Amino acid sequence: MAAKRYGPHDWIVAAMAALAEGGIEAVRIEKLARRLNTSKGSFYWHFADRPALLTAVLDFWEAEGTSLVISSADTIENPAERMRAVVDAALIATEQGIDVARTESALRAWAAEEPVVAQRIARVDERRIAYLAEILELTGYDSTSAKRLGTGIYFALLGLYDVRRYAPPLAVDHAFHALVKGIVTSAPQK
Amino acid sequence: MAAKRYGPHDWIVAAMAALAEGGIEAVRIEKLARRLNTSKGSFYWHFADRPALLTAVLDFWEAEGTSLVISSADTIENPAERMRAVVDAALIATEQGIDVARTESALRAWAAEEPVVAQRIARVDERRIAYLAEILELTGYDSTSAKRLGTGIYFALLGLYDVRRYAPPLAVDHAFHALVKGIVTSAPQK
DNA sequence: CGATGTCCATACGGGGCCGTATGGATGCGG
DNA sequence: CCGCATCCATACGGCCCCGTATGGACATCG
Repeated sequence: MAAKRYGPHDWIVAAMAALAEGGIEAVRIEKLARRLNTSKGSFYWHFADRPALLTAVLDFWEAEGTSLVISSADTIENPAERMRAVVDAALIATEQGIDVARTESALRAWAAEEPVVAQRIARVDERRIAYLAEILELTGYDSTSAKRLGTGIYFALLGLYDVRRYAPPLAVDHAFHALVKGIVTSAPQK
Repeated sequence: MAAKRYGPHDWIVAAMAALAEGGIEAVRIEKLARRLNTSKGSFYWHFADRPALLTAVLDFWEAEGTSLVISSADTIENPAERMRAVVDAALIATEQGIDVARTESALRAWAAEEPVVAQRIARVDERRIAYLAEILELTGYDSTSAKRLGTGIYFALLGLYDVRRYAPPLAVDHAFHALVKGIVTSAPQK
């Protein structure tokens, strides 16, 4: 059967796909090997063990998925439009063939059981929240309110990601947009 | 050793605890038996198999956890105060000794992999969202906006539950309160 | 007291997965 | 052609869990 050749990157991508589909519990070496039409021997050549793969997955996600959303809207001056761009970017369905919402959601379910994972995800969350707060400050909120509302908006995004996984009909983007728009437009005039 | 006696309810409670702690994957019959200091023989006397237990867990959650939040605030007239009461109720840490946030969050991670579970949870979500929308309508929003904002607030609640599980310091209730307050106070005057 | 029903402990076979050991295949420099 | 390194397939032992089979403890009742 052709027996293609696979490097570490292929295993990571396959693991990301499995993670998005079935959570971290679905990332099984023998399962991935079957899906890639290869064998465990290949895997254990490239990785020490399963934790090594999972760490690589986290690295990959942190490198690929973090900067994109933030950097894409950095050129927009008007804070309301900039917020809109960030929100739109966060709501896109897939990124490099990977389902963003399912990945983010599965990642956090994983984090609930692995403190090391929790720490790394929390760091990313902090950066994202800070970025949202930064934009909100530009719309007129004071620092404290901006931080709180940015956090609240981020909560809503994570919740939306969750619901998208198990009940897509309920996960209407419009609800999230309405929430953000309400926050932005009712900012105090400075 | 004593070798206590256990009925189905004890197994369900133990399963709920395990679910909150380690997700649905942590609900293992032999694990629960060890924790209860009994054996699988007891379990398989009361339940047909593992799916039967999980179904019973869902039934238990739906019966216990759903009505409480909603019915507690039904007597309050003022919509803003009523919303506040509902939010406060949703943010309490534990309920009957069970960690609400962890349970809700774990339940949704489970739902992502089990369509049957997803359906049942989605039904509960719909009821809760409708209730939030109902209150928002009383504050002056039109039906459409109320539905959207209610959904958005519910997303934020779910996100808060998630973050509570893996990064408690980031899961500040104040952020959620600020979000809701902002929505309520900026309602159109009718 | 014997019979019957309830409830539980233990042993067993089976499956899925992990990580290792080992040998084969392939390519490349000498 | 030979030696060596890279990469992969397969087999194995071990662990954990499932569900079943079987027998024992205990109470109740005729």
